[in-house]
Parts: sequence; C-alpha cells; structure tokens
Amino acid sequence: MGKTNPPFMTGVPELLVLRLLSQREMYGYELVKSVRVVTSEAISLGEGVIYPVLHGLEKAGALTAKRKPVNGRTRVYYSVTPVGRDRLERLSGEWDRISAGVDSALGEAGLA
Amino acid sequence: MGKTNPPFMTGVPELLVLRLLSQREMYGYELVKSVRVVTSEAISLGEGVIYPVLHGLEKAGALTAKRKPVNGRTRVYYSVTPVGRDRLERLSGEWDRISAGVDSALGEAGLA
DNA sequence: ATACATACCTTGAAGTATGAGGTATAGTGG
DNA sequence: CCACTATACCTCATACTTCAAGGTATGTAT
Repeated sequence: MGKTNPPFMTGVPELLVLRLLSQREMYGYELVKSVRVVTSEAISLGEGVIYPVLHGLEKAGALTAKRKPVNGRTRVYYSVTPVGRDRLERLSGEWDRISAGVDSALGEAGLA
Repeated sequence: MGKTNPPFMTGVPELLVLRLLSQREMYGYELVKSVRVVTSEAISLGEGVIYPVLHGLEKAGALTAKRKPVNGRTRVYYSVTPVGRDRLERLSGEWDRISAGVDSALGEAGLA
C-alpha cells in the first residue's frame, strides 16, 4: 500500500505549492507537472498530494480559487493571498534552518 | 498539546542518530545533547524522540546496544552495524536528493 | 532538605504523504 | 468507429513518526 510518511517530505509539498503560486497563478494539474520541472525531477508529487494541499491552504486563507472554463474543461486557478505569503516566508525560513542544521551535521567529516 | 508532525522533520532524527553513531558509540542522553551541538543549535531533539528512534533502529538490526555501569548509573551505548551503515548511506542520499530539489525550487527567482 | 543534572523509559495525540481508485471531456491513431 | 492517451478535477484509508508531558532513580551541590 505504499509508504505513507517518507523521510524528509513532511511540509515539502506545501512549501513548493506556495512557492510556485507566489510566482504566478496555476491550476492543480499544472502544479503536478511544474513541481517535477522546478526540482529537476528530484521531487514528484501525485495529484493525491497536490489537491488536498490546495484545499487545505484555501481553507486556511492562504490561497484563493478562481474557476475558469478552458476548452470545455474546467480549471481551478489558485493565487497566493497575503496570509499565504506570510506562510511561505515562515516555512521557507524553517526549511533553511533545518536544512542548514542537517547539512552541518552531515558535513562534520568529509565535505568536498 | 504541542505539534506532532512539524514540517521538514520527518526522518531527520533517524538520519542524525545514524550519522553521529557512525563516528563513535554514544548513549541516548549524550545524543540528545550532541544533536544540538552538531547542528549549531538549529535542531533540538527531546528524549521522547531519541529513545524510540534508538529502539527502532536496534530492532531493525541497524544498531547494537551495550550496557555499561558508570558511577552507579547505567548507560546504554549504541554502535552502528553494517546494516546501519547501509541505511545511513541510503538516507543520506535521499536527503541530498530532496534538499537539492527544494533548494532548486526556492532559488528559482532571487538567489543571492 | 532542596534542587538540579544525569540517565533511562512510555504514552497519547495528531498531522500528512502516498497509491489507488473514481468521474468526465478532448484529441489521436488505427 | 473504437481504443487509448492526455487533461482535469476529486476522495479515501493507511501508516508512520515527532512531540510534549510525565515517570523512575541515582549522584552532587547548596
């Protein structure tokens, strides 16, 4: 049934979604593909990850949704609110702190 | 009641414990303090985190435990087994992959 | 006596990434 | 005309794991 809490991924989807949407509005399906691109294929998030994150952030007031019909299909575009920008900054700082800590610990011996 | 799944921390305790023990054997209480030191105070893990990780890794065959009486108190020293070294390498590579991906995504716009 | 550091431990709570599965329309190749 | 793929939205159960708080006990300093 697949792994549920893979190492180092907690919080990453939310951070990436906020980061991407802070540059331009996008819809869910587009985000799925964009994450792969901006992480150089290092990280791949399924729709089952993206959509819940989107809904959660919208409920938290960090995103606003806008429905647009395109070619008969409906797309839901998301934009970042001021609340979302605060959240991005906070999360981003948290990431920097922790990744610096881990890298510091890992590099104790043979760093290039 | 305190946060349970803080962002970016999943897998980090295990990685740090394996990394520290790969350098020299240590006991739980010592690890708690060492983590703070090697991460430059960026990461602090309580005993409620360290001990379960230790027990889990021992059960998985990644660590071996050795009881030593010191000054009337008992210390349990842990060492990394070959299985643990494999696990450390795998986790370490995973960390590098994901942190590189995130950094790449975060740096898309205004990197210093 | 009081308090703090050492040193081990367990427990309940809660968040969350994942794969699989579900619906529906548009376009493409045979 | 039919099958298949891509687009585009969605939900759900599972299982993992960190965390704070609390518990036991000894040594040391005040």
